[in-house]
Amino acid sequence: MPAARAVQVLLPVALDRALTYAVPEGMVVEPGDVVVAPLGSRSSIGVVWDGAPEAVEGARLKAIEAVVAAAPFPDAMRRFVDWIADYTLSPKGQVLRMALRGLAEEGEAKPKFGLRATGARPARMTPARERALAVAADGTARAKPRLAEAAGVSPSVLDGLVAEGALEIVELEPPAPPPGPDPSRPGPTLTPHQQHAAEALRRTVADRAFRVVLLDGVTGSGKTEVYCEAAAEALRQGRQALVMAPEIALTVPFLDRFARRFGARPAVWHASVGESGRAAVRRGVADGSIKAVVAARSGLFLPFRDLALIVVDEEHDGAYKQEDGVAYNARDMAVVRGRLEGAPVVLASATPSLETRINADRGRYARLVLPSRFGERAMPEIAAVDMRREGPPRGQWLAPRLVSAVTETLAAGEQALLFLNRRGYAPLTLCRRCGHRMKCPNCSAWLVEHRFRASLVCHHCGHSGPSPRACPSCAAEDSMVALGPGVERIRDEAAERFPEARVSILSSDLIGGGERLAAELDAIERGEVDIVVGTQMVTKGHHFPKLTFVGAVDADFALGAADPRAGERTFQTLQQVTGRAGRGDRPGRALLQTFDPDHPAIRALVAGDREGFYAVEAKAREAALMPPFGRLAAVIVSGPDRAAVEAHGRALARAAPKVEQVRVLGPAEAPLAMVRGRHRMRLLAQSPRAVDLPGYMRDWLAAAPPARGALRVAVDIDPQSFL
DNA sequence: TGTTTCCGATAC
DNA sequence: TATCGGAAACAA
Repeated sequence: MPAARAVQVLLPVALDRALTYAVPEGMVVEPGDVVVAPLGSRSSIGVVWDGAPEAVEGARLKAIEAVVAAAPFPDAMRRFVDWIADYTLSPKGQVLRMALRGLAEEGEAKPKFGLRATGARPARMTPARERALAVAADGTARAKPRLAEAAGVSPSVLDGLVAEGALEIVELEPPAPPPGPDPSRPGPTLTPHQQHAAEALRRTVADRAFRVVLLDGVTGSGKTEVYCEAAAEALRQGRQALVMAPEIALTVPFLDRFARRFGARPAVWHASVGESGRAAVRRGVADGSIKAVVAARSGLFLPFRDLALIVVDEEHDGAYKQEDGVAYNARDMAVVRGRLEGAPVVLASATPSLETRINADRGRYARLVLPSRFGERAMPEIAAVDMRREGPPRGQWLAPRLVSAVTETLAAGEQALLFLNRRGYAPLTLCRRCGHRMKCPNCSAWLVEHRFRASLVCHHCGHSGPSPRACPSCAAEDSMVALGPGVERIRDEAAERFPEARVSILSSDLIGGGERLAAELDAIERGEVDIVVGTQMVTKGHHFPKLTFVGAVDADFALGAADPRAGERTFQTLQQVTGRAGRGDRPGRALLQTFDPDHPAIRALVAGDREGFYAVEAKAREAALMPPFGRLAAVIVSGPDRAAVEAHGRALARAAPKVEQVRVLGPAEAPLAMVRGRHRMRLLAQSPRAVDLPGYMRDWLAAAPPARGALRVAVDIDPQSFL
């Protein structure tokens, strides 16, 4: 009897290795095939992985149950999953789970039924029946709600007609797939600078080789049009393009820009796309019928069949970081994917992240700079308002200088934007009597008052409850006071200060959802609003032609946090927000209300010195050994025995050839370092015994096993050094 | 003694 | 991650 064949199967559970399964007689499987395999008491979907099957004691080997009729998981994707698991120190199976999203949901397409006229007349005629039959008379089949709406009758009228044989239930044809994007449509007219950049990207795509290009252009320089030409080149070759954007930017206007270029909306992939939509996109991407996808970060795990280009728009955006589960930065992983697919990657931003700039400076990435369309002075004139010296009177939030700037703007018949990165009415509610602060019962964050909804909301977990009349702690009546401003409060103050102005709020939790937001944006664009009070939302898409003044109500919003990237974030956000001011023919103005006018980020904004700011930040980052400077930026070994801890740190440094620098920190410093690294620093092992690391780190630690008393190891690694 | 809850080991 | 089983905790 011949030995049963066996293969490795990776399952989408938190297991770090593939399991060995027997292949039943007559079944043929190749690496990449999607199969169903028994796991414990249940069955799971899985992917046949590379590698020789391990010897498992005969009796324990279970057999694959079935091969799933889905496109096989491409080779590059398998290596991508392996790479990410290795780099992020997560179980392979957990990474696979992300890459299989949309597949599990994929079922048989359920047939849909509709109604069609039979030609028969019902015994009794009514006006409603007349209307229904008149609409149905053309002989086409329609879904019941559609027919009812078209005829202006209730669905039960149609039921009656079915019962009497005047309408029949027929299976509806599945809707024709929407037309694909058409790259041969004429593109927009590009400026010479755009044309030059677009041509460079077109050539890069045509070269069919991995390469990273930073597309660096200020707001309004037309980056989208430029990378769309790169996508057009990919489509002309009959290959696929992936455009990634932060979730919040995936709005209808954003998609419409693609529609205008290509004559069709691209396929969309993000969290709020339903299950059936996901299954359809995944299938289309895998079989090659979908050529262009616009996606949030999770779209990076779609199994493209022939990927020719990845664009990461707004590459500096923090939304690319996934923090829970597998921790990764989709911008970096896009670069990895591009390398594995042999496809170019375009990183686009008006305010590139420091990491990306350094990579460009060092020649790892190419750089294309798009100057503004509007000549030299496109950047608005920015000044700081020192809130310590010229702040508003108590109980108000708009400084006199800012108020007069808004007055002038309105007098000129132009629009003003008041930017505040805080939703709701007030970020903190406390009791005047006993000092009790309203905290979220689930997550210890302050509850934010939303006066319009009359509730207190946790912006962390979504918990929400009514605003209390009496203090929950000391029961004092009417003692609760709102502390600090949110956009709602600024709106109230603006309405009071400028009673004749039309004031509007732009915030992600606008009552009425996406439609209301779109309507609000349109109104602003048409100039029907004088003062816009908005959160970070205002930086995304949409051009406001009449906007000439921007006031940052709290320019220090990020500076208080113990986040080493706070300065960079402040600079980037304020640069983007203030960049919205200005009309085609002249630059706008901006005022930054700050308590720290000497902060490097604020000073750089006022001086318009982007390069100087980045130079200073780069130095600070290098000193802190943060990416992209430290290959292995920090090893933290913490434990009771300081000598053992340091010995292990040194041994680890010797054992790890790719490590440029190692820091050994004592237990007290370890928590600080963990915060510093945030997304890249991971706890590797909690005890020497539990050291079970993937890939390269396992090798390092094998050469330098943790000493007794050395309990923790954390690392911070630049992915570029492992490409 | 039966029942519930928690936690760690395990999955081929 | 999902599940299982053993140990401990609990009620009577």
